[in-house]
Amino acid sequence: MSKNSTIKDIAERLGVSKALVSFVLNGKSEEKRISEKMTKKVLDMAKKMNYKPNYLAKSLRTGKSHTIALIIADISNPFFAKFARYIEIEASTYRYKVIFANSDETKEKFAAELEVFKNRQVDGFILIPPIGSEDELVKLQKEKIPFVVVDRLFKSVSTHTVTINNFQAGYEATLRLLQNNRKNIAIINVNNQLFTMQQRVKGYRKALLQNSVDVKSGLIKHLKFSHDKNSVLKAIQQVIQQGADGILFTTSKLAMLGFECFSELGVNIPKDIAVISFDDMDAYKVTFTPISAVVQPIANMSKEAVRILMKMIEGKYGKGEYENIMLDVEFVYRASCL
Amino acid sequence: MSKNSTIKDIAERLGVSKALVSFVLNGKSEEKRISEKMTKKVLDMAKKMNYKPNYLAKSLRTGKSHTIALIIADISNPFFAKFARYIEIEASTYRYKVIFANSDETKEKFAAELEVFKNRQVDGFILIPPIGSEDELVKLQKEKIPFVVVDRLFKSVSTHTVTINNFQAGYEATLRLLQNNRKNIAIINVNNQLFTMQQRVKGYRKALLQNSVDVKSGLIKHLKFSHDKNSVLKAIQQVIQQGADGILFTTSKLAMLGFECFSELGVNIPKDIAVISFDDMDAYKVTFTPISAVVQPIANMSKEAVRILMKMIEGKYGKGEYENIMLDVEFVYRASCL
DNA sequence: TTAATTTGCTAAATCGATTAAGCTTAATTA
DNA sequence: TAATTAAGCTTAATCGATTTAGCAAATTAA
Repeated sequence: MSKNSTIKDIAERLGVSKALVSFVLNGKSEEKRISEKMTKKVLDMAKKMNYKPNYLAKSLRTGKSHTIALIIADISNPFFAKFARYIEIEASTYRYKVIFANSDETKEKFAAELEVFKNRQVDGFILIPPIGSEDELVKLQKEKIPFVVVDRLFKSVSTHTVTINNFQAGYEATLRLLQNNRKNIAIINVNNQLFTMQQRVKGYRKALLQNSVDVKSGLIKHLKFSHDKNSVLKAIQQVIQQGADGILFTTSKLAMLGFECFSELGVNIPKDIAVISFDDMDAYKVTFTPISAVVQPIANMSKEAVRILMKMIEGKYGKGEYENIMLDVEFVYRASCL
Repeated sequence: MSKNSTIKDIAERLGVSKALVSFVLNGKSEEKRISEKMTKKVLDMAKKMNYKPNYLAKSLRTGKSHTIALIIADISNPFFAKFARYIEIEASTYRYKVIFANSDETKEKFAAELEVFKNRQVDGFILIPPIGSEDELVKLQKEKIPFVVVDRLFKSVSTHTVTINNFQAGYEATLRLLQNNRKNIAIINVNNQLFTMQQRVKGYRKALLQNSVDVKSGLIKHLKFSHDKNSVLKAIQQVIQQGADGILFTTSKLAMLGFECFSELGVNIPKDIAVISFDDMDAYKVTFTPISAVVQPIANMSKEAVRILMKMIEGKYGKGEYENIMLDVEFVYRASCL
């Protein structure tokens, strides 16, 4: 590594002090009353020597790493990948870099990644915490480390959050299925310990009750995070047995697995069963039947999350003052439930 | 931030030197002849004071940041997201963290991201460089910064590379289409300035020629990176006009857009046109017709890439000694071309 | 003419680690 | 008993920046 030039090098070449060089390079010439002539000399020399600041040194001294960490469940899941993408875009507008890790939706990995990133002195976190990570969030708060929770919400701990209106989304999606003359609407859900997911189901219930449709427990299926095609298949078979003519999938991962099952079972969408899925996928336009979806405003969520985090890093929130942004979703209706 | 305890704090509490504490905490007690008793005392105190090393300081001093940077085109593209996922997994086995950025397939952004990461003293790069970034690669080499190029290959500059056998993949995919009795096989391609893509087309040509099928230039379509549905639509309409009964898409993004077009055009897959796509997607199992695909061994590619990069970081390659790993692809044949 | 102020710059501490070199004792050897 | 060697630590420099406090010369004010 052909040794980068440092402030010291520049100072020596110019026969001035390191402080002066540092002031100039940080645009503090005016403030520090460095003469224009000297300012120019330093700037020219810096350019000539191809000076690049060492951010490690800078960060060590200032205590700011200009890096935020993003912990999601799994970047290879398109829903999370989109978050990563938009958060990177937003962060870059603040000249921040993003470092990421996957929790695989386990609180152990989540806690471990938090530790690692704390040691690396990230300035803050954007988190999609797995079930049961309340303690970790409380710990972060005690340590006064800035963070924003996205997509989820933990009732027992107040934090900054950016979520969608899951209740409303579940409610409206179910209404749409009702409008399609479906009488036996099932909901296939996952990670129901998450408030986010509970709200989706709550919205579903409200839509049914409001329309005088009985809520049948046999039509409500909760799967574990570690679900595979088989568990989805079982759930689908069971709700079909109960006479389901409509299904609301609360995640696209569930839905994608579900579609495989439909093909295998010879179920026709939407004739036999109308379908709506949370999270719009590119795939939904080209599935055997195009799929209707609840579209989460991921770009906007990312924008809000980064905005709040930056404000937090700058210490601009009072103690106990938290923003809880709740955004509306949109819907795209395709042949699976027009 | 409740001020983390430092080595200095531990040393003071124990009335010993910082050096001693550092030695113990780095497991060098034996080597540095620190007594067992003292070692235990330090370890206990570190635990008691909840000591967490400051990696910025560590990195500044040692010149190793234990971070690698990954620059891809776009993390929200599932193909790249998978790379990110696997590279993170592999890096973590070496206790390395991954920091990433999207180039959007432009060499300007690519160069800018490289700069930023260099300033942040990453230990090395895993790169999927956009068209025309040879100069940047050469620059990295001059600066002796470790990097590995993945998925692509630039003939004018020798580097470590991990790619698939694109020629073979294009060849075999085309063969399969021929075996399906397709006589007018089209190839819809993108970014043809990339060697990777050229090889896929070359494989396609060879398969045709070997089977005495004329290569018709009207059946070969090259799109620009910034392609949208319209450009794909145009390409599809043109090859259909030329009597195409089979299409090989050289990326899944092209294919996904293509499938939308097929629906709109009322083209039946595989009756009218047989289809194979590079890169297997989750979606391909649930498309109107399940899609056959060239499956890239992304996990393996990531493994090799990280292995090489680590070896490079440890300085274990001789000057001008480069590994060029070329992995075989697999195929999954579904109804679109059985 | 002297004191006060301003201008333009420097010295040195600091961030939190690592590490080469050296300094006391105690133990061993001659 | 004196000279070596080893054991067990410590000192201080260093990585590459930032930043507080202060100094000398030039300028202005009284």
